[in-house]
Formats: sequence, C-alpha cells, structure tokens
Amino acid sequence: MAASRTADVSARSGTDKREAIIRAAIRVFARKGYFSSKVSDIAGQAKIADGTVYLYFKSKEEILHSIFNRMMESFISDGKKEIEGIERADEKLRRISELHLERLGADRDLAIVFQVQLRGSIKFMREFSAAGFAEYLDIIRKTISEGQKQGIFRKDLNPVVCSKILFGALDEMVTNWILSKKKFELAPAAGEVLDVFFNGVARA
Amino acid sequence: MAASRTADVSARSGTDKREAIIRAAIRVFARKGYFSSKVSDIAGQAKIADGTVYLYFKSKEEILHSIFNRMMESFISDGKKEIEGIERADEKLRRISELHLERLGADRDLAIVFQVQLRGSIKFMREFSAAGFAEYLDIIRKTISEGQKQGIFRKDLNPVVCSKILFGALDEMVTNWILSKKKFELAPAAGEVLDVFFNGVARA
DNA sequence: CTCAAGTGAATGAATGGTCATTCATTTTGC
DNA sequence: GCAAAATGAATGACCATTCATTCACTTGAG
Repeated sequence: MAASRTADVSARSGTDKREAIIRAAIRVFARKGYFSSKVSDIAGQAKIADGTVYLYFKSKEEILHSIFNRMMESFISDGKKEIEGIERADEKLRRISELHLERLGADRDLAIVFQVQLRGSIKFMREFSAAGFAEYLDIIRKTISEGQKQGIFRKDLNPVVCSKILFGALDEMVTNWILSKKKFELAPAAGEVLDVFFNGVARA
Repeated sequence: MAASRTADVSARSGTDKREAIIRAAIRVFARKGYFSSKVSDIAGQAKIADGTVYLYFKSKEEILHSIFNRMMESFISDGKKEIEGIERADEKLRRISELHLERLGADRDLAIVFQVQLRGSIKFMREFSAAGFAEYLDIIRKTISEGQKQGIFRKDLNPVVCSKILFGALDEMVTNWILSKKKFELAPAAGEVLDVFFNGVARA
C-alpha cells in the first residue's frame, strides 16, 4: 500500500506481510491440513510470491509454530486478566470456560488448526505443550485447588485429574462443533459443561 | 509363519500377512506419524518387500482405514456384549469407561494411532466418525437416557451433551497418558472420571 | 529540480530429494 | 513345471526451499 517516508514504514510493512502470511496459513491449513498444504498455496492465498514466504519464516513448520505461540500467548494473558478480579473459584472456571469456547467459536479456521492440525503429530503436541498448553491446564488446576480451599469444591478429588476432565470436556465440545455440518453457537455449551462438572449427572 | 496345506491355507496365510502388515503399520505410524511414514518402513517392519504391501492393500491410506475399522468394530461389539447383562445405567457407563481405558491402555502404539494420527486430518475424522465413532458416542448417549428413565440421572440434562462430556474426559485421559513420560496405568483413571461425572466437583 | 546509482524487498523458475506405486522378473509351494 | 505370491528396482509426481534476477523506491550530486 501507500509506502512513503523512511525506516519506520518499511518495518511496518514487513510486520503486515508477516501477519498476512499467518492469516493465509490459518486458512490454508484449516482447509487442506498441514501436511497437504503447499507453501505455494499459502503464498497464493496471501497474494505474494512463493519465495517471499521465506523472507518472513524459516520454514513451513515455523509458520505453524508462530500460529500456536501467538494464539496461546494472547489466550493465556487475556485469560489471566479476566479472572484476576474474580473471587470465587467456580466463577473463575466459568469465565475461563466461556472464554475458551468464545475464542475458538469465533474463528472456525483457527479452531480447526488448533483442534486438528495441532493434534496430528506427537511432535507438534509436545511443542504445543511447551508453548503454553501446560500452563493453561495448570491455571485450571490451581483454580480448582483454590476452590477446595474456599470450601466450594470437594477436597477428596485430585485437582490434576479434575483439570484434565474439564479441559477434555470443553475440548470435545469444540471438536464436535468443528465437525458438525450444522452451524450453532459454541459458547453456550460452556454452561452445560460446567453444570455437569460442578454438580454431576447423578440425581441428588 | 508356518504356512502349509491347501486352499484353506493360502487364504489363511494371506490373512496372516495382512495382519502382519497392519501390526507393522500401527507400530510405524505410532512412531513417525502417518504422513512421515514411508510404505517401505512398513514393509521393512513387516519383513516383506515394498511391493507386497500392494498385494494386500490398495494404498497407504487403506491401511490406516483398515486399522480404524477393525478396531472400532471389535471395540463396539465387545462393548455391547459387556454391558448387555448389566441393569443399572451407571454400572453400564462404568464398564464402558473401564473398557475404553483398558483397551487403549494395553497397547500404546494403537492408542497413539487413535489419539494422534486419526485426529490429524478432518478427512480422517469424518471417515472415522462414519466408521463407528458416532455409534460409540450413541451407545453412551442411550445409556445416559436409560439412566434418566431409571431415575438414576438428572432429567434436566441433555444426554447428547453429557455423552460428549464423558467421552471428552476419557479421551483427554488417554491423550495425557500417551504424552506422559512417566509410565502409569491408564485404566484406574476411569473411576476418577466417573466420580466427577456422576457426582460433580462441588461440595454437596 | 532531475536523474543516475544504490538498496533491499519481492519474485518465480529451477533444483534436489523424497516417496507412493507399478511391473517385469524371480521364488515358492504343490 | 506351473500358478500364485513375492520381490525390489524403476518410474513419475510432487514440493519445500533456494537464488539469480527484477523492480520500486530512495538518495544525493550537480
């Protein structure tokens, strides 16, 4: 676009192009899968030459990493901000769950990259775990521990296991939403999941 | 192995080789991932020539399909048999959950193929859904409905959502088990998951 | 102001390596 | 000996990555 003036601008334009490549990659990966996506598909989608991709990323894999890192970073920092003012552990978990489903529910392509491409290789999963997933699970675990101290949650349960259960349930909602032909809102599922997570399915 | 005698046997021997290829493929896919696995790796692992693979399977992808189909078929038919004598819905869910974790916990390579390779492509997931996953989820759903009729489970919950929650929680246990460096038994997690699923984490 | 030289971003054709799949030939079992 | 089964070298596609070249723009000398 309108390029003028000096140094400042060439930097700006470079960042924009990096952004454009990432956006194009999310779209292409979501539609064809990481392994079947060609770098030339991404370049085409971003409307740049194949070689230009390599001015901004070392390799195809680095693009995928950038997607994970950037999203997890913003996801975790936003999440922490959202819950820091909340007192009760159960309300914290509610906000985390809503945020989880709102975020992924707002961008189907991004959700596909997270739910599908990311899980398709143990290597990616381990890297993703290092990239922030472990920290995310840990925030849930700590909140459950807090709830136990607050006397809101049962003290006989293992918080590590509970955090996996809650995450697994939310995760499955997202996966089902992606695979479903029918368009429906993902976020409202948070309430249903938490109702079961808090109170169980057994008749009181 | 020991191949001898007539018509009966050449069929048998062919079946054995097919088996051997499938076992080799599970091992190779689990270690390198579907897309990075070479057909020659599978042939090598099965101790046969590359070309021989194509006498038993139309393509590399068909091998993956065979793995899913065969496992889901036996998994579902065994599952149905296991629960048909059980009366109470909660006991049925317990048996299903135990079976789920026992099966995958008994064969790490198979578990990796199911948890990782299978999830790595929307195409595979859809095919897998058709292959029996949908039926599996439906068995859980029906059992929850039964439990509601039996007055064991809350009637205000949507059984479809509940079935996803239970499945998602179990699934996450398996995924964590695969990624964990520490060797631990997977099956006992069924009890912990069900405790939360039935009773919730909230203090009564 | 004007234009020649300089700069580095962008290009896309070429490269090099990787496999899935095929098939002419060999081996095996009877 | 002869089917059927197995072999593995050869084939043909495919694609990530590279790099020589182009091009748009800036700079500064006159």
